[in-house]
Amino acid sequence: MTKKPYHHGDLGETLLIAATEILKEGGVEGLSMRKLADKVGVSRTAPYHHFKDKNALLCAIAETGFKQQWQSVEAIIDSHNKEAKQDSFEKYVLTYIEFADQHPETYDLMFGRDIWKSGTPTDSLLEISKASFRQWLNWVEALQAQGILTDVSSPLRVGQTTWATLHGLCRLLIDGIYINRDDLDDMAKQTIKIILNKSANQDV
Amino acid sequence: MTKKPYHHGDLGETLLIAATEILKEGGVEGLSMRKLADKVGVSRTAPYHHFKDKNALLCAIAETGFKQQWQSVEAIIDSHNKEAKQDSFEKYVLTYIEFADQHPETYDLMFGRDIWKSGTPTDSLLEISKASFRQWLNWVEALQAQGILTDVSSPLRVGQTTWATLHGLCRLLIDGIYINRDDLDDMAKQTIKIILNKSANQDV
DNA sequence: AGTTAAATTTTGACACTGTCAAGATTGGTT
DNA sequence: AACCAATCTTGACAGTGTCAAAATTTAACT
Repeated sequence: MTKKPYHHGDLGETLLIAATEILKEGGVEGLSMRKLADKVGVSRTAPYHHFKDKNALLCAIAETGFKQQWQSVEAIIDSHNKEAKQDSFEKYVLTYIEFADQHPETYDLMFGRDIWKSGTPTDSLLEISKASFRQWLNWVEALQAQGILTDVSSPLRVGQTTWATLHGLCRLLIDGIYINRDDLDDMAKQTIKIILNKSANQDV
Repeated sequence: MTKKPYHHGDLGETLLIAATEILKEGGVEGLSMRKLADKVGVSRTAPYHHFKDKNALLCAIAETGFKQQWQSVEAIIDSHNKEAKQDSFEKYVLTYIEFADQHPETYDLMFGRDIWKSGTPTDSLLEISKASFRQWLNWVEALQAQGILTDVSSPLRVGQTTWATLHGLCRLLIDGIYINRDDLDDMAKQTIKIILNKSANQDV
């Protein structure tokens, strides 16, 4: 089943796994092509036949994050299919935050500067990130139709702002500024309130 | 007036200026200690007598950002002293976004990973960033007292969430993902609405 | 089967990075 | 004039990303 095509046997995949491991331990600044090669047990330049660049490697890791996120959304949408849309929305927000919390390095690659400004996103990364956002917008549109999200603006605009809110919270959490982990739960709830535009002045 | 203390004459300040210049042109990844030294016309290690580290240099730049931001807030609070608090709040949001838009690299240093996770913030940076946040919280508290911001939660909590929202928008803008610059104005307004918790379902 | 072409890996090399240690120079102070 | 501390330079070391050329292994084709 698992083909061992050439010398090593599915390098590339091995590299990806090892890279995420290093990433989790030492952060992005702890990940170097050479150390990665060492860890896997190949020469310094071997990885370059599977990833054009260090940038390409990082893009590949970011891709896995998007795939994971995509599946989360699908799963939630499917499970709560016709009913309790609002609950499913809340669940998604919590899932989203949880992902960022548990895979901060990956999240940082997905939306951070390293790839989107400093580097150049791979074509496939660009594609999946766009698809991911479109998926979000579609859902937003559905939620608007159900009166759960405001429909005073276009789905695009509402999608952008709500997502920005969510993203902002995650970034604070990840970058570790102004927020303690203790505050997280509370802030998540608050954020949901804001997004759902329930007037926080009166109870629900 | 301008003291020329030793050999070069106010290196340190010169370095800061040159560094921000490089930063503006080539981003953080384009700023190296050696290039900086070259640009100023000193030896590679000369900067190390004014900044312990590259990290210390970046912290110093971030500090200038906080100072600037601090002054913005003070100016706005002072000018609209007793009246039109809501207008002043809106103005601040716009000013905040404008700063992030015009000094993205500095903004990134102020709140980004480079310093807060990868590096270690200087004592003085830590101090001014805390003070800056406290200033924000104080204002939030005042706005709560005036009914402009919700007071259902503590100033801390409301300050955190509103700021997260604002920060999220800026990050999207800076990192260049999911947002075109054209959408900026519109999104800023939308963000203000959200923060002020005016139900977007009905006009103001 | 044996030959050829392609895929994969390695070694060597280059330019660049941050930063330390040791020496050289300068300025202000006594 | 002499000293000391601040400032700057030169030399060096360990890393980094990545290219070019050579070596090796596998797949494909006759």
